[in-house]
Amino acid sequence: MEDSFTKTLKALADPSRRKIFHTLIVLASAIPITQVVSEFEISRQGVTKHLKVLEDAGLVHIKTQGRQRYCKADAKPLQEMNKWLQFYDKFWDDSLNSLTDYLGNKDV
Amino acid sequence: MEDSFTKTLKALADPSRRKIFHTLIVLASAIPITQVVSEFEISRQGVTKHLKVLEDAGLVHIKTQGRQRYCKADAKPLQEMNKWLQFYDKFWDDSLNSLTDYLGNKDV
DNA sequence: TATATACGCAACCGTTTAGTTGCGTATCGA
DNA sequence: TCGATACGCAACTAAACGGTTGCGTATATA
Repeated sequence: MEDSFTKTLKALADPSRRKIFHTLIVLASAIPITQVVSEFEISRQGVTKHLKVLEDAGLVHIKTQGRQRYCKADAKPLQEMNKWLQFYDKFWDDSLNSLTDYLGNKDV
Repeated sequence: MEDSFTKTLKALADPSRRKIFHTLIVLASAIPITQVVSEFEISRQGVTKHLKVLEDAGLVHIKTQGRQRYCKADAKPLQEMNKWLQFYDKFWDDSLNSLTDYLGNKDV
C-alpha cells in the first residue's frame, strides 16, 4: 500500500484533519465521534471519514464502547516527521557553515 | 487560496515530490529541468508539474537562463513545519510529565 | 539558415479526495 | 418494548491529482 510516512503527511495535509487532530490532542482524553462532530461544521459522515484517515495514519485510535466509538489522538507518528525534518534543518538557515558541516568539509 | 503550511504539507505528501526535493537539496546547486528529469522515471511534463507544486510551496525556486530553467531547493518552508511540530512534541512521549508541563500543573 | 534542444501550454485520462445524503442497525434508557 | 441515540455502509458528486501525449516556440548551435 502506502508507506506510513506518506500516510501521516497526507493525513495532516488537510486543514480539517489538522483541526480534528489538534482538538483531540489538546483534549487529551477519548471522546465519542458525535462529540467530535459537534465541534465542527462538517457532517457526521465527513468527520467519520477524516477520523478513518487519521486512524489509518496512526494519529488517532478508536475503540468501541457500547454504541459509542471513542477517539483519542496519538502524536507518535509525528516523531517520524520530526526525524525526517532533522535531516533538512542543516539546509534551512542557508548558511555555508551548516552546509559544509553536512558535506564534511569543515576546513573550507 | 490555500495557506502556506497546507501547501508545504501537500507538496511533501507525495513521494515523487519528496524525492525531487531531496535530490535538489542534496545537490545544493541549481540544475535545469531536463537534468532533474533524467534522475527520475516520470515524463518531463510530470516532473514539471511536480516542480510547479514545489515552487508554489516555496520549496523550490526556478529562474530562467536562456532556454534553460534552473531549479534549486529551498528548505525554509520546513521551518514552519518544525515550528508546528514543536507544539506536539509535548504529547508524543506519552509521559504524564510532559503533558502536565503543557497544562501547567507541575505540582500534580 | 536549418536543426536540435529546452522548455510551456493545453487537453486528456483514470483515480483519489472531500464532502454529502439515504438507509440500516445495534445499543441504551424510559 | 418502543423510541431515541450513535453509529456503519454504500452511493453519489464535483473537484483535484498524478501522469501522459501532442503541439508550439524561443534559444542555441552547426
